[in-house]
Amino acid sequence: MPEPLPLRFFNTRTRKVEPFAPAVPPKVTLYCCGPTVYNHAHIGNLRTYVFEDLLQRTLRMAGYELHHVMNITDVGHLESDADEGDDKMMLAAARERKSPWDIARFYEGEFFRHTDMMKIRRPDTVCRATEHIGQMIAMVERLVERGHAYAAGGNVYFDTATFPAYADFARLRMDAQEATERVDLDERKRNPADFVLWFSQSKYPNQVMKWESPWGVGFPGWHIECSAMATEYLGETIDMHCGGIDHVPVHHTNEIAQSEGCFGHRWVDTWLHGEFLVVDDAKMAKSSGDFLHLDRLVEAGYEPMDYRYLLLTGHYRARLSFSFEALDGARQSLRTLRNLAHDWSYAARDGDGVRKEALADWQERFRTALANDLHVPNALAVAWKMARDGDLAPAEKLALMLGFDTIFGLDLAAATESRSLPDDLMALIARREQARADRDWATADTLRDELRAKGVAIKDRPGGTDWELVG
RNA sequence: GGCCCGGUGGCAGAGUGGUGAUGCAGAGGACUGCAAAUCCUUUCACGUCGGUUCGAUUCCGGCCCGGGCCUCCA
Repeated sequence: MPEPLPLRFFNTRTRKVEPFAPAVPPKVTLYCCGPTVYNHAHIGNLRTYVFEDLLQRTLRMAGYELHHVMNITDVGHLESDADEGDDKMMLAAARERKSPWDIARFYEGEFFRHTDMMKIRRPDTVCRATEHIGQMIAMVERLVERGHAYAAGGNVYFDTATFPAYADFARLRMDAQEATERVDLDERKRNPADFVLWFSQSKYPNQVMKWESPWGVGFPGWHIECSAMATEYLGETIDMHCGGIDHVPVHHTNEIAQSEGCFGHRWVDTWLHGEFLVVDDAKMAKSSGDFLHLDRLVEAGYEPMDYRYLLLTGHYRARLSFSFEALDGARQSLRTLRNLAHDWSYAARDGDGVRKEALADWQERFRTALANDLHVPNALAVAWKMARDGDLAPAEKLALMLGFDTIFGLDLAAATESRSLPDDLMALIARREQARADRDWATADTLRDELRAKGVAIKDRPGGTDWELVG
């Protein structure tokens, strides 16, 4: 087994780009924070999952044996009757007379429908919070035993005063935060930063998702699920943990506190966080109720791959501006890439060989870009330069591009596949080909018009006649 | 209020103390029976005011503008 390719990543924990060194190579344990399934994933959410998909593909390409785990948050702020809440989706749920369980299952399905459309590989393990309540309770018990948690008024809280490193990860200034605390003061907390591990005194009186616990019937806090499930599937030390940039100050800070408080040692080696997709210079706001999700792009005539291409053009640690103008540009770029792949596959039919040494240099440039903190935009630039390199044969370009596409995930192979039409239409195409061979242009053009009327656009490619269905 | 990040050509987006990102769009050309596709060439940039420097888009400072976090959030 060859040594895995050396990779470097920006580690949020150290705020530095550093060599990636899993504890037990070539194995890598990766935990990614998954969706809270009470609404559709918007396209900003999808950006994060595409980032994690690119990471996952890169790790495998580099030769690592990956165990990729993602949670489904199907418990938390789901209440049966949201009359007094301001969550529009909960109102919608009430209107549709669905239980929180139904809502969660429905949107979980929607989530995977969208990620499948985006060609995001499903994690090796997907775990639901509601199916790991026991592990969460066990972890909370362990935290209580170790003195990191206390019960008060029916709830259990993490005692941040017992974890001096609490502010380190997010580089928080606790004094400044206390001074401007705007949250409803919970008198049961010893410190404002303390957070709930287990609720039995919910602020939602109509909570229908609840379980027995040593502290009363209730439900888990909002952070414990990730710690408990990551431990369940990956053990008490994890190589890599990812999520959206917004998770740094609260969710991941709390995960670290409870996990390291529980285990007494470092929990995660490398943390990667994806930046936001922004629209009009502002982040996508789920609460606005009018956010964009993938179906809306499809309804507007775009393919999911158009959006995936757009995401490839930006580095994961930089904000990316979404606009339909930018999406149009991505769509054009992707079309060209597909046309190129298509033409190469035609030209390569004659069977010209592939010089492995000619490929090696481009593969090296491509891998170097990815190894540098997952620099997909540069990898994409390498792909374009390769595409326009005059020294490569079509078969070589095709081999390289399809290899690159194992990372990009644009499904370019589909552009090289031969397809079929109903026999009568194929016969028309054949007749036109004969007419062209006979230099009978009038007949050829008539047949083309006829095909066009039937929704088939003819394109005479360098390697032969191609067609595509049009509206 | 506190903390933090960013401002690159029409758009998206890399990068660097002194030559080229890349893609889309625009312009011109080539090829093509026509159409499509592809190829080639090419215009356009570094928020602003100072400083450091032989030289700054790149380093430093002020300012302006935009954004994020401090509360669930990808």
